[in-house]
Amino acid sequence: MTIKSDNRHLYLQVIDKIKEDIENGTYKEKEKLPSEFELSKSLGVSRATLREALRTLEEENVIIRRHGVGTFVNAKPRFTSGIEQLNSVTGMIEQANSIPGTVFLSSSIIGATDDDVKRFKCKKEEDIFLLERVRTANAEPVVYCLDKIPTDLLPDTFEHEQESLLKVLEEKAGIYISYAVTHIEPIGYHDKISPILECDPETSLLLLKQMHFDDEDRPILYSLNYFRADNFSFHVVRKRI
Amino acid sequence: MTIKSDNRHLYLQVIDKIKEDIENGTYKEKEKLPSEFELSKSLGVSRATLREALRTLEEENVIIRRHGVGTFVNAKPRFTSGIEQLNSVTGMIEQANSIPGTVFLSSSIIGATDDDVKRFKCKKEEDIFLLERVRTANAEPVVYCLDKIPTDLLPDTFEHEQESLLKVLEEKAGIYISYAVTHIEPIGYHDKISPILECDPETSLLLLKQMHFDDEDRPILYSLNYFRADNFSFHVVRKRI
DNA sequence: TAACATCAGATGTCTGATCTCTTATAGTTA
DNA sequence: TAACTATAAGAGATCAGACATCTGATGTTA
Repeated sequence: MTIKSDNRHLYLQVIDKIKEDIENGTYKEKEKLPSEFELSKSLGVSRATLREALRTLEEENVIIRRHGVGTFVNAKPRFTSGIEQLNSVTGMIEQANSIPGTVFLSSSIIGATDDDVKRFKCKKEEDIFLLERVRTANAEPVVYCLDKIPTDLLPDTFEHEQESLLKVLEEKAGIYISYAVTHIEPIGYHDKISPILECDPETSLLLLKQMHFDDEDRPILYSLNYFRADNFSFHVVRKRI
Repeated sequence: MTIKSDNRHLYLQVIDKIKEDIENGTYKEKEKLPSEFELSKSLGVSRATLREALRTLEEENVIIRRHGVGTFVNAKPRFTSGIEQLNSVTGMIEQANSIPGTVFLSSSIIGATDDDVKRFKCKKEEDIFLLERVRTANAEPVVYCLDKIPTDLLPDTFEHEQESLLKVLEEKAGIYISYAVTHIEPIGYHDKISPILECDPETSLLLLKQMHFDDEDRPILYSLNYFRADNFSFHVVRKRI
C-alpha cells in the first residue's frame, strides 16, 4: 500500500484499482474478470460496493457485463485529451512539452453588451473586465486570447500577468470552472489576429468560443481563443446514438 | 404503469423514472431529492438497486450526492447534438430542416497507401474504394466529401447514388458504425474545394477527418468532410477532469 | 439428430443492519 | 453575550448474506 492518505470513497478506490489492473495487463482485453464474489473478496470490499464501482466502469465503457455470463474488459483504446476535455491553454501547451508564456496586450473595463447580459445573466449596468493576451509556446505566439469576466467575480488582488486564468480564479476567488460550452469556428485569415500570431495568409486559425461555468452552473468566464492551426490539433470521439 | 413490456433491468427503469421526474418538474433544479430510504420505498425497489441507479445518474451529472447531506438535482441543461454525437451528413442536414441531396463527382478504385494500411489495418495489396461527392442542402452545396473504404467491405450491389453511406453499410452489408475518431482542422481557402462549394475567399471551411469504427472496433470507413463554415456550426461541452 | 430437461455459475435484486459524515442545536464556559 | 463543545438526528457509504433470474453447457429422451 502507498502512504497516500486515501480517504476518498471506497468505490472510487476500487474503480482506480480495477482500471490500474487493466492498464498494467493483469486483466487483458476482452478477458473475463473474476466473478463479483471473488473480486469483492480479493479486493476486501462488499459486493455492493464492488458493484457500484463496476456500474461506473460500465458507464465509462471500460467493461461490459452480461447477466448470467460475466464481466469482460472492453478492448476499446482509451482516447485521451480530446477536445471534450477542458484544459487551460497553459495546460495544453505544457502537455506538449513546451514552455508556456504570456504576452499582455491590453485590459479594460467595459459596460456589458446585450450579449454579455444574456451570457452572464447579469444586469445592464454590470462592468465587464476585458483581457487581451497572446499565449506563447517556447516564446512563439500560438494563441490569441480574449477573456471577458464580470468584475464582481474577480478577486481583489487580481494580476493579469498570471499565466492561467482558471488557476487564478480557483486560488484567489475560490471559483472552480467545471465545464465550458464551446463553439468551434474556422477562420481563414484575420486582419488583426493573424499578424499578431505571425501567420502567413496560408495558415488558418481555429476559434473556440467558450462559455465557462463553475460547478454550480453559474456563468463565469467567456473567452475567445484563436489557435494557430499548424500548432494545435483537436480531436474528438464521436459516438452514434 | 404503462403497458410497455419492461423487461429491461430494474436499475435502468429506475434511472428513466428519476430522469422523467426531473424532466416533468416533480423534482426541480437544485432541489433535494427524498432520502435513499424513502426513494427506494416509493419506487418499490431495494436501496441497493436505487443506489446503482443514483451512481449512474451522478456519473452522468444529472444529480450530485453529498455524504451526510443528501442528493440534489443538478441544474445543468442538457446540451444536445454537439459534435460528440456522430451523425451522417444526411442526418445533419435533415436536422436543420433542409432537404439533403448529393452531387456525384467521381469514384475509383485505388491501391492502399501506407496511411491506408495503417488506418484500415489491411494489406498492401488491398484495394480501396474512393468516393468523391458534394452534399447539398436545399440544392446548395454545403459539404465536400471524400470517402475511403476497403473494397471487400462493400456490399455487391453497392450504388454510390445512395444518400447516406452509413445507411448503405448498415442495410446492405450489415455493418453498424458506432463511433468515429475525428480530427478537426480549419481551412482558410482551398484551391480546389472552395470553388466547388461556391465559396468566396472569405468563407472558411472546417475539415473533419474521421475514422469510423463498427461496434467491434474494426476500422471501416475513412472520410474527409469539408464543411462550409457559414452553414454549419459545431459545438461541444468540454468538461474539466 | 433434434428437442427438451437439468444444473452450475454468473449477474441482478433484496433485506436490514452498522459506519461515517454533515448539520443543527442545546448546553457550557470564559 | 459570544464563542466554543458535546450531542443527536438524518443522510449517504458500506457491509453481510440471502434469494431471483439469466446463460451456457451437459445430459437425456423421443
